[in-house]
Amino acid sequence: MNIKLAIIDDNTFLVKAIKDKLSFFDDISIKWIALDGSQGLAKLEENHNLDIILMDIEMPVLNGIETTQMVKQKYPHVKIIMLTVFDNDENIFKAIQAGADGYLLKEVDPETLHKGILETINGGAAMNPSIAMKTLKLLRNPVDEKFLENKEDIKLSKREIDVLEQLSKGLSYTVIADNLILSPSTVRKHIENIYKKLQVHSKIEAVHKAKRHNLI
Amino acid sequence: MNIKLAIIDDNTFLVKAIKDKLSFFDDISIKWIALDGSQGLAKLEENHNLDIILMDIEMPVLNGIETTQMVKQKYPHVKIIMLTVFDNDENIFKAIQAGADGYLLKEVDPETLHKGILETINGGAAMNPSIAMKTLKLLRNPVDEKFLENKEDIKLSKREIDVLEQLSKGLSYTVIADNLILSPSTVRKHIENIYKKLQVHSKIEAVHKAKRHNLI
DNA sequence: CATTCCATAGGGCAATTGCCGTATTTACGC
DNA sequence: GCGTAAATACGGCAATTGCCCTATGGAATG
Repeated sequence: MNIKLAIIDDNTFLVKAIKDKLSFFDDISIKWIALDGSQGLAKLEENHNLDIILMDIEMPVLNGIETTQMVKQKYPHVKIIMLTVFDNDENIFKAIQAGADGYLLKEVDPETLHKGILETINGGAAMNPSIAMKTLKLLRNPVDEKFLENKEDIKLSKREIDVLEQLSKGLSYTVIADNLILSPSTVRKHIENIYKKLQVHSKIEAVHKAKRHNLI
Repeated sequence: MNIKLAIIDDNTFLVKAIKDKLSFFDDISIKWIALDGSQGLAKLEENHNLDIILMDIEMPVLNGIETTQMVKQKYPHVKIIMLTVFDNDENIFKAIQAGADGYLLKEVDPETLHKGILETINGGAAMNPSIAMKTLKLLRNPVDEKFLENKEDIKLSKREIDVLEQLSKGLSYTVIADNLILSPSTVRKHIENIYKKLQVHSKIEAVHKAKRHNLI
C-alpha cells in the first residue's frame, strides 16, 4: 500500500527532519509540502486525493488548528496528525475539537511516526503517551469554558430555535409543522431564514453549526 | 530499574499469557496476582509498595472499574493499566473516570505492553490506537446521554464510517463520492446500508444516532 | 469449498428539500 | 406613529435524497 502524505509546516528545518524520518519507509510518498495553512488548502483544492497530513500548529496566515478545521470540513477523509513542539492543554483540546486524528511531538522517532501514520490510516489515533495522558485528564474533568469562545454571535428567534430543535431530531418539514401546529410553508420559511443566519445550505449543516454555537 | 507489577484478573489462561509476555523483560518483576478486585485490595493492604497494576474489567466480587476507583482513592501512586478483551465505549469511559492510566487490549504484543508499562510509569498513558481514537471521539461529542440506553451494538464497516463522517459535515452524495474517489452510486449504496443498520431514514437521523453511539 | 460480508457500480422513481418569489398580521423600540 | 423584526402562509421549480432493483469481485470465515 502506498500512502499519500503531505506536510504543512512553516519551519523548513523541521520539514527536512520529518522528510528524513519518513525516507526510511517506502510505503509512504510525500505528495507536497506547504508552508502555511492557506497554501495547504490551495494544494488540497487542486487535488484532494490524499491520505494524511502532518500538520504544525504555529504558522503564519492560517494556523494548524484553523487549517485542520477547514480541511476536515471539506475533506473529512483526509487524516490529520498534529506534529508540533508544544503540547499545552489548550492546543491539544482545540486540535481534537478541530478534528485531528492524532497528536505527536516533533522529536518522535522514525519508527513511532511510521507506526502512528499506519495506525491512523487504519482508523486509530496516533498519540504520544504524555499527550494521551492529557486527553484522559481532559475527559475526566469537565472542560473549562475558556476554551470555547464563540467569535461571531448568531441570533436566532425563539421560533427558529424551536424549529431547529426539531430539525436536529431528523424530522421532516411536514412532521415539524404538525408538531408545532404550523403550516409546512411556515416551517420552510423558518428554515430558510435559519439557513441565511447560519450561512448554511442544508439541515445537517444547520444542526452541526447550531450545536457548535450552543444554540440547541 | 526494577518495576514492581501486579496482575488482577480472574482468567488464569490470560494471566499466564501476560506472564509469558512480560518474561522477556528483566526490568519487570511480578509481585503478585489476584483473581478478583477484593483479593487485590487485600494484597495491596498488606504491602502497597507497588508501581503498577494490570487490571482486568470483567471479574467476580469486585470488577475492574470499581477496583480501580478504590485503588486510586487509597493508593494514588499505583499506576493502573486496564488490560481487557473488550473495548466498548462505556468501559473505556468508566475506566478513565475511575482513574485508569491506560487501556490496552489483551492481544497486545510483548514489546508494546512493555513500552506501555514504562511510559505509564513515566507519567504517560498507555493506549491502543483504536482506544485512543475512541477517547478522542468521546472528547469531541458531549458525553452525557451517550450511555443512557444504547445497549444494542451496531457494527458499521470502515467504509461506512468514512461515508458517515462526510455526511456529518453536511456534504452531498456527489461531493462525498468525489472526496472518497467513488461513484455516487456507491456512496448512495453505502448510505442505504448505513440507514438499514442504524434503522433510520435520513442523513440527520443517521448522524445523530451515530454520534450517540460514538461511531463518529 | 461454500457462505457471508464488504466494496464497488448502475437504473429508476417518488418524495423531500433548497431556494426564489410574494404577502399579511402582530409586536416592540425609538 | 413608523420602521423593523418576527411569525405566519402560499406557489413554483430544480436538485437532492430515500428507496427499490440488480450485479460483480474480493476478503474473510466456517
